[in-house]
Amino acid sequence: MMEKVYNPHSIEGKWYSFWVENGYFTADNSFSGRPFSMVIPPPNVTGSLHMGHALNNTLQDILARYKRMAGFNALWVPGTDHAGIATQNVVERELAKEGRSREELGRDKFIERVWEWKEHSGNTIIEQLKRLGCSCDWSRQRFTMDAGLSRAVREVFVRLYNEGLIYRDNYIINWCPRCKTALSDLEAEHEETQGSLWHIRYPLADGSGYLTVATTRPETMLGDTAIAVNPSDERYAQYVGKDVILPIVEKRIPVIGDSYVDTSFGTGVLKVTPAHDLNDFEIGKRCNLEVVKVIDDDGKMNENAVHYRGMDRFECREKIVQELDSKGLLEKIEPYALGVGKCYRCKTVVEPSLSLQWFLRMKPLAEPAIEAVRSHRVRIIPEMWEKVYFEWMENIRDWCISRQIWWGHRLPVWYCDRCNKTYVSTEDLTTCETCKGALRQETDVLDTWFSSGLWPFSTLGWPDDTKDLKTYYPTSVLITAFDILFFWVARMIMMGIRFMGEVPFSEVYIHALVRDAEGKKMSKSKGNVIDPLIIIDEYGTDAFRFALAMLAAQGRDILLSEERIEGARNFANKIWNASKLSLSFLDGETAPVKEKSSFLPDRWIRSRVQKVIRDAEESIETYRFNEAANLIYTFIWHEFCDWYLELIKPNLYGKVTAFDPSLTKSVLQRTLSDILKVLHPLMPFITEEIYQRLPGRDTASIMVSPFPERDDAEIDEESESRMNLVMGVVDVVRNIRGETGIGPNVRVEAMVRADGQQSLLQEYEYYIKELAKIEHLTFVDGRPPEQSAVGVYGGIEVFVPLKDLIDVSKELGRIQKELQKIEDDGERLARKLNNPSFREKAPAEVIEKNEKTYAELQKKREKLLSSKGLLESLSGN
RNA sequence: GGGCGAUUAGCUCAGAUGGUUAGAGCGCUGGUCUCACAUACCAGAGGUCGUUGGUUCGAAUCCAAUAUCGCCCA
Repeated sequence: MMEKVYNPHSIEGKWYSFWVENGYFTADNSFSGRPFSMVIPPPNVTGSLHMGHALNNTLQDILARYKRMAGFNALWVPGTDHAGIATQNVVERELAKEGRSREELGRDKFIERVWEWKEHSGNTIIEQLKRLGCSCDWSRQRFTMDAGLSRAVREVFVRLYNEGLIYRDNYIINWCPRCKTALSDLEAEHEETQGSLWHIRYPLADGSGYLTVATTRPETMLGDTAIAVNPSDERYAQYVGKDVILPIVEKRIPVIGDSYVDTSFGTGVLKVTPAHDLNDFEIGKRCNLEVVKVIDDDGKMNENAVHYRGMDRFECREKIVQELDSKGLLEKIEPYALGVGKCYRCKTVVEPSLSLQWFLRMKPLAEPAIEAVRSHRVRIIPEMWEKVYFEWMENIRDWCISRQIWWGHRLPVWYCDRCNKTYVSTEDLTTCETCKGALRQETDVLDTWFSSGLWPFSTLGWPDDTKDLKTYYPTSVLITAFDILFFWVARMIMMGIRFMGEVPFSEVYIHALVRDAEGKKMSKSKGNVIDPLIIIDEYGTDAFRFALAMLAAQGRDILLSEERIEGARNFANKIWNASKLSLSFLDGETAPVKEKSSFLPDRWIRSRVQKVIRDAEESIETYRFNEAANLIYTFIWHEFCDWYLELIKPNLYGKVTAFDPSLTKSVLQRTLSDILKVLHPLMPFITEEIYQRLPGRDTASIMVSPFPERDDAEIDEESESRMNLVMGVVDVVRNIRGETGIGPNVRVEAMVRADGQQSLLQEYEYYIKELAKIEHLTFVDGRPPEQSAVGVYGGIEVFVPLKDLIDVSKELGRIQKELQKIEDDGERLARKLNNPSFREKAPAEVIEKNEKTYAELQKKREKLLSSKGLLESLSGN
């Protein structure tokens, strides 16, 4: 016996274990079905499931389950990312609680500690994905620091190095003084900040005055090695070649001309600090300027900062401004908004700093990757993101891949201190070939995203030539959010093409971000985070997934609120109860009947379900998950439940015997089965639970059952339109009842002038009477009954005599209102139809359609008018 | 500064390739505990699609300008 209310908690765990135990998630690389493969965007091992993950993985699971049912050889590879900086930070915080530091522990011990931590807490998110119902192939779960994936990393590094694409150089990089590592350009997030523009006077060395520079970062002036003006700037041309005295440091630096200088910015005079600004560095290179670093790796001023040595960079800024002011060198301070780069892991303001780092040359990798997208070998959906991709790829800069942290893939680089030779190798090296000296491995590790870039093939076994690679690479689709389009997607495309000779996936579906009900990004600091697991606990996984799917419109952020999830929970309950009723009707009957039912609702529901299945398939295949969800929702609730189940009750309760109930039961069985299957990718648990109770099911689990096949023979337009007529008549009566305030328990009289449809309505008279709560339904031919409310559907007039009940003026108002609308619409249509150019240029079918609509409107209008006249004469108006 | 996106009922959003009498959910109003479901049923009110021009026989849907909001890159 099924409970009255669907209770998700009693079944979810059970079915998930059932699926896993039966190996339904495990892909078989020798299975003959057409491959469908996907790799999960690996969540950080440090992570726990947030709304972004929930959405991302729900969509992937919908697709995976759908493809599996559609007969594909489906593989969904799961795994986690070692997340270098983030993980290191977490473990360092743990150590700090014990009053220790990683330096104290030493590198090896520290890494050991991280592994311990990973074994212990790193599975949290995986377990959470299981709660979400994800049908990942857990037998193929990977971790970016696995031996196999690490080997792939080394292989790639060595090849790129040997091809001259990886190099080591001094360059301006983003330095995070808190994480004490270099960051890539992407890892520095620019945030608009209110700052100041300080105008500082640099006295001319010859004592003839001064030049004023404007800067947002006065503390870096200690490292100035020139000031620059635009050579075309007439205001300053005369000063080029002269020297100024750098205040505070009191040293002579030249005034140079460089066309980079923007004459309209500040004073048009630029201070040049090659060690702490990228553009200044470039100017410095062009003009052979000295490079003076003044900020050290801790963000403190160094020995070049004269008496500010050891001071924090921001404190130094204030002190320098004070000193300049006291010396009369501070001309003015303007408020100024500027973009400040912050570390994407710890939000510390990054310091652009000259540093010896490893870089990957991107241009040669980017070009084929641009081409791949341009030629649509990789299709980015929605297409809008292609532009974003091109924009970034076409202006790509070399990638700083070395990090000064400990947790990650250590660069496979060895140095010989004796003869200064550098070795790059996939195998560990110990002694120098040339001088036999001891080798020392590079201490830097690679950017985490370096290994993630290899994910689509490293997870499948590369560099070995595996069966999985042969079967599943290139993968079919990648589903992700746009925030890692550059970090991850672009790099996978580049790496995939470079090392596999083929794009890593043929489609990328970019979904939206999940925000709170007010449209704000969810964040811990804002306190507006909705924890997916709490939602799952409260509403059940299926309701949660379905709500996400319903909201997942392309190209639009998702505003998630509990009301939406509540709606989805109600839907789950609706399905539960509809199934409960259906199953009670089926009562263990299994034999599907081939014979076609003559019962109109049977034909109608089969036709409708066929269309819904097709539409749902198309929607899922084109990543319009919200469309699929809405389609199924409307069908189940408002067609299957509201109409079909109500209509078959008389037959199955034995109130009507004109139709063979066994045929109806067969239709019900098949339709319920189809509904469960089409819904299964979205709501896996409830559909399995009900499927298991369904007599005549064809497989041991719904997840391995075939997706309902299309059967064009069941598409039945005629039955659909006949059914529309029946429903239309019921609607008209219900409308009159509702509008005139007749309670649901009062049966009314009704008369129908059926306009040639009488036999159909007579055939289904019993059902119409039931659904519209009609006591007697009579068919009239000639004059309409007096004192009636009237309604029109198609060519059919329905009269409900109301006698004393009727409030004539109210009824007149109702008719008048409907007439008004019909007349407005009719007028608009008439204008269109009377327009000669419309008749001339519009396609015939459009004209025909409009004419038909117009005729219908006119017919309805006439009928309403005559009723109106009748009522008016009655009321004596 | 460059680029992109959004603007449709009270709220949150759907509305491929222009041809619908513009839809849904929630909320709201009125009526019902009707033998699957009150996490329900029935009925109803409520938008002319940010603004202004344009293209077209025809525009929420295409173009341009404009306003507001948001995002990305510098």
